[in-house]
Parts: sequence; structure tokens; C-alpha cells
Amino acid sequence: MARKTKGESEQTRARILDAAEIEMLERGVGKASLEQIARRAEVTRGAIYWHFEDKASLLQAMIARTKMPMRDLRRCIGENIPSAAPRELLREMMLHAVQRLAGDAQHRRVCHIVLHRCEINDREVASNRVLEAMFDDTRTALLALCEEITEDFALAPGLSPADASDMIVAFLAGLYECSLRHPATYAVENNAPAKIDALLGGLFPQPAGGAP
Amino acid sequence: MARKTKGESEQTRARILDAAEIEMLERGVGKASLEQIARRAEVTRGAIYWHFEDKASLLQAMIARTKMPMRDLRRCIGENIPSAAPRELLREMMLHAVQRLAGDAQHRRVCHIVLHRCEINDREVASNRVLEAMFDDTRTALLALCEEITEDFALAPGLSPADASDMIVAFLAGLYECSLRHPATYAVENNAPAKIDALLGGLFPQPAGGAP
DNA sequence: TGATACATACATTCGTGTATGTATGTAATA
DNA sequence: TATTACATACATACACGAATGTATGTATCA
Repeated sequence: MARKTKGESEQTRARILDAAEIEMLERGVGKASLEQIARRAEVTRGAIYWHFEDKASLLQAMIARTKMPMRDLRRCIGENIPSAAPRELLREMMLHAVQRLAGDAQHRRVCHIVLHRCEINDREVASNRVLEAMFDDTRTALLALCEEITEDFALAPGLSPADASDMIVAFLAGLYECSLRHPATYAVENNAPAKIDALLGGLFPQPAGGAP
Repeated sequence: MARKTKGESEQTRARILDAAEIEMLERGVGKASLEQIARRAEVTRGAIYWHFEDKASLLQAMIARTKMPMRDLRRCIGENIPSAAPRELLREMMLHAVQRLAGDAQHRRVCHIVLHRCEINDREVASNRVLEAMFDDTRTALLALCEEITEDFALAPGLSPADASDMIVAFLAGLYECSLRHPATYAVENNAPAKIDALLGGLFPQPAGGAP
């Protein structure tokens, strides 16, 4: 009915984004109508069109709320654990990714939407640019780490550093995939450290001289 | 214009399914209109509605064309390589999955559609029942294999057979994910045997007494 | 000659986008 | 301080296209 104060307006915007998360998760991005989103947020479509240009930019804003860095992640972890060798860093990064997926419900929802509730392949669309950037980012960061690790550890026979980082990306992508699609069966947090150690043990066997 | 012979009708049906694969891959299941599919198949929507009830059953038929067994796969491979120990069987199964994804273009398309171009989570919908069944099937088959393997090989510290099979499912899911989304960067067939061996090496280290 | 294998035409629904209305907060002015 | 003026934050109403489903027409095979 009436104009609200700036703070209330921000709350409205947030409620719209919350509602969009739920609706898009349940019905998919394409089938979630702005009308349903508005109803859940207890506003009308007018409010949505006031805060966002269209559904695409609404989705984009939704994704932007839960920003997922990866090159930053390394720096962040490296600063917190300055003594860590690259292999430890890699382990921590993988653990962090898993733990965030297990603990941050909003992040789970948005990842689920971007990965499984968004059928558009158009590069113009926000979710796809985000996905592509995320993959590239992750791959680049992990490749650099794997190359560093090979200064201390031998690689498994027949593997290049790129192969190793590709395997790690695939493993993480698969964890997301399984955990989001079948949370009951594949809880991410289930024994995650042991799983990560097993994978890293296969990729980078202990150096010839050292025993655990 | 005119009625065709039974064989020609089957060809029409196949052309519709082919067209649907391409359109749904490019635009997504939701945005691919029956009109566009019909045009690509060089028929009208009338032909589609003659062969299929609606878009959902068209999708279902599309999926059914490229059936993906997994419990059958084990039997099949087991018959071809009767001497194989369970660990060899597992290796062969993983290789087979990777090679099919690399070699069978139609399988790639359908997997891509089911995994990434279909935003519906409704359990009534074909693609989701298929996906769920595929995951369950794969998990069951791999779990049984992993349990057999532990009779000959020790598991990595802290892992149960279920953890091991979960990791394998995640790894395979991630391979599909990466290879389908970014075929240029992550070609599945790139050094696949070495990657699989590295993973299995991490999960099932050699038995204490044996040297390679 | 009847069932088949489509093509054509039509009705209906659904969602989007936009144009417009309206009541309130807020700043300038007097 | 009260008033004016304008921007804000929505709600309401309407126009439009796109896609679906169905009803009907039609030519051919068997």
C-alpha cells in the first residue's frame, strides 16, 4: 500500500530472495512463476519488478548472496594455518568445501538450484556464467596446488598434476552431486576426512623414504 | 499428408526422438517446444501427439531408448572375463562406464539432458525416477563389489565398504558432471585407466604381503 | 472399407512485461 | 513548524505472445 522505510525495503528484498530460493528449488527456475514467489514473500509481482529487472536478474541476485570463492579460499586458509604444507592446504580446502555444503543451508539451496534446477545452457544466463567461473577457478587453484605438492610427493603412476587436479575436481563435483540429489543416502559429512585422505593417498603416495 | 507404412511410421517416431534430443539439449526440456521439435523432425505437432501422449512421455521414451543397466553390467563383464577377481571386475565396470560416455554420442546427449537440462524434481516425472533408480542400482552393485574386495584387500584407514562405494559413486558422478559440462577441459577418456587405478589404489591399498 | 498416420485449425491457459494508480517517507522551503 | 514537492515502494490492471491440448480433416495402406 504504502512506501516503507529503507530498512523495511531491504527486508522485503530479502524476503523475495528467500521466497525465490524455496520456489525455484521446489519447482525449478523455469516453472517457478513470479506470482508464486511474490505470494510466498507476501508481496505482489509489483514488488518483485521494483527490486529486480526480471526473473533472470532475480536469480543472479540470489546467487550473488551466497558467493563462493575458491582462489580466495586458499589464501584464507593459508593465512589461518601458515605452517601448512601444500598437501595440508589442499586437504583443508576440500574439508572446508564439504563442511560448508553440510552446514550452510542457504548455500545448499543455491547450489542445488544452480546445479539441478536450472535447465538453461545459455552463456548469457547468470547461473551458467557462475558455474563456469566456479569450475575454472577451482581447477586453476587445485592445479597449482597439485604442482606444488609434487615437489614433496610422488604422483601415482601414470598421472600428471593436471590429472590429479581433474580427479579432485571430479570427486568434489560428485560429492556435491550425490549429497544434493540424495541427501539421505549420501550425506557429505559422512566420514569426510577419511574419504579425503584415502583419495589423496591414492593420488600422492607417501614419499619413498617416509613411513607414517 | 498421407498415411505411411509401419516401417516409415517407426522412422518418423525415431526422427521425433532424435529431434527431441537435440532441441532439449540445446534449450532445456522446459523451453524446447513441441513445435520446434516437430519442425526439426520435419513433421507437425500432430505427428508428435500421435506417437506420444505429451512432452513428458516423449522424454520418457527418449530416456528408454538408451537404457543404462548397472547390475546387468556386472554380470555381463563377469561372463566375459570369468577369471576376474572382484577388484578387476570393479575396474572394468568403471572403465566401461567411462568409455561408453566417451564413445556413445546418444548416451552422452541423454545423460546430459537428464542431468543438466531437466529442472523438475517431481518424482512423477520420468527422468527423476530414472535418475534415482540409476543411483540406487549403481550404489547397490558397487557396495556388493566393495565388500567382496575387502576379502582380499585392506581398506584405507577409517573407511567402511560403504564409504568406499560412496566414493566411487561420487567419483563417477563427478566424471559425468565434469565431462558433460566442460567437454573441452575434462575429457572423460583422458588417462582414465590411470585415474581409476589411482583411486582404487587409495581405497584398497595392496595387501600387506604383496609387492606390485 | 475401416483403421492408420499424420496435417490443420481452433480454443484455452499461463506467465510475462508494462502501464498506471497510490500512499507514504523525506527533503526543501517559507 | 507547517507546507509543499517529489521520489520511493509498492499494488493493481491490462495487453500480449507462446505453448499446450484437442477436435477435425484427409489421404493412404491393408
